Amino acid sequence: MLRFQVKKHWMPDPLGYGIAFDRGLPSIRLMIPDRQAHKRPILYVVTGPTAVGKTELTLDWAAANNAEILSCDSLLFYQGMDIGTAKPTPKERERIAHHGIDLVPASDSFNVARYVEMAKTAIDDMHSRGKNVLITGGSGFYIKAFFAPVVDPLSIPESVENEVDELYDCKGLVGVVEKLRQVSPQDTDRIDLQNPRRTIPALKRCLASGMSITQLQARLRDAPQPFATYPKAGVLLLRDRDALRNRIASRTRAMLRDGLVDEVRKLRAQDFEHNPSACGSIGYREVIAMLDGKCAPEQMEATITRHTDQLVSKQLKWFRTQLPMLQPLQLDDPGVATNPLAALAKAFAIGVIE
RNA sequence: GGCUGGAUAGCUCAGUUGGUAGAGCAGAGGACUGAAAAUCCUUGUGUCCCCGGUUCAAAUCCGGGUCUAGCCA
Repeated sequence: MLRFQVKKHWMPDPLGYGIAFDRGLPSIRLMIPDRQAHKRPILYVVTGPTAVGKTELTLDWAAANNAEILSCDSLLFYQGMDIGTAKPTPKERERIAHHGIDLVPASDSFNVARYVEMAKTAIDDMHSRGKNVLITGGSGFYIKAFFAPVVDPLSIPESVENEVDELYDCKGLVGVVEKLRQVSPQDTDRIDLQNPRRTIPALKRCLASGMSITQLQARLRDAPQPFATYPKAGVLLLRDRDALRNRIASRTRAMLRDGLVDEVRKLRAQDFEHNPSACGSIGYREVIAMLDGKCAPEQMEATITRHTDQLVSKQLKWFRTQLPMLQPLQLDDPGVATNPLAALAKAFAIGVIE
């Protein structure tokens, strides 16, 4: 038999459901007068450059806050890419349930649109089980999806896909740009015409929608944000560059010691080279080059480390220019280093975005 | 010790018949609609190893020196 009781003093209700748990007995909040009433629970988001220490801190936070983790990393979807991506270990995943990891074979490519759909499902699932949601990872474009629309809901017909791909194969970038000028005259300055990764999809979207680039851009800007109904608390973890460099160097060494080369051999046998995002990622591409004799084995570790350092620069630029709403948390600060969990809680409190 | 190369941007190197230098990488900044650990754009004054010579003019030709790589003793 369930016993309900009305609490005299309401504890903060992290899920916003109006149900707070007290010694295992559910209590019902009869009326919910505050403005949070119709709001859904907060999505807690933690990002930061690679090797900053996201995994350790977020696992502790999740354990202390009845949360599960939704990965926001563009490589952790891929099965078998464990060592080189610093994927949470089986032990860590046993401690805290993770979502968004090992979703597809490494030979299949995933993308941000599929990620958003997966994330919606995972979030609903966690909430339905009374869990808090902690989103963490270093893929800036994917993190942005929690704060702004990042993809058009448009579906592109196969015929359009083929038409544009063929055009690019035959006439190259010039052909694509020429067609783009016909389809969307006057506003081709709104797109990087020298970048095939921008022009090809843009042309596909124009052809599929019948709209110009300007119209499509305006529509995306005004599109409903996929997680609009949730308040978000976003924190950006940071460290001094030198500290980060040292952590990266020792992590790279550890990856090689732990069998990164064997991991690459296995993945190659599973055709992961069909997926450019997978086989071109840092750690993997350098090992492939070494195995193919294109890179001296004694150079490999230093190359991986350097490329990872470059990734940090790129990530920091993205965070700076695209995600200014995040609350920065400098992990090297003495006050933070002594109690990072408390510092994170504080940063979340400051960083709530309705 | 002898012979032959080499010495130019932080690194690897181009530099045409002499007209005071430019690529790639690295670094810095920027962009970003289904590959984002991806992709693209912008950004280059440096004792051209040193000293002397030839010349209107030398990174470039000549002589000497220093360092360096390889070969021969």
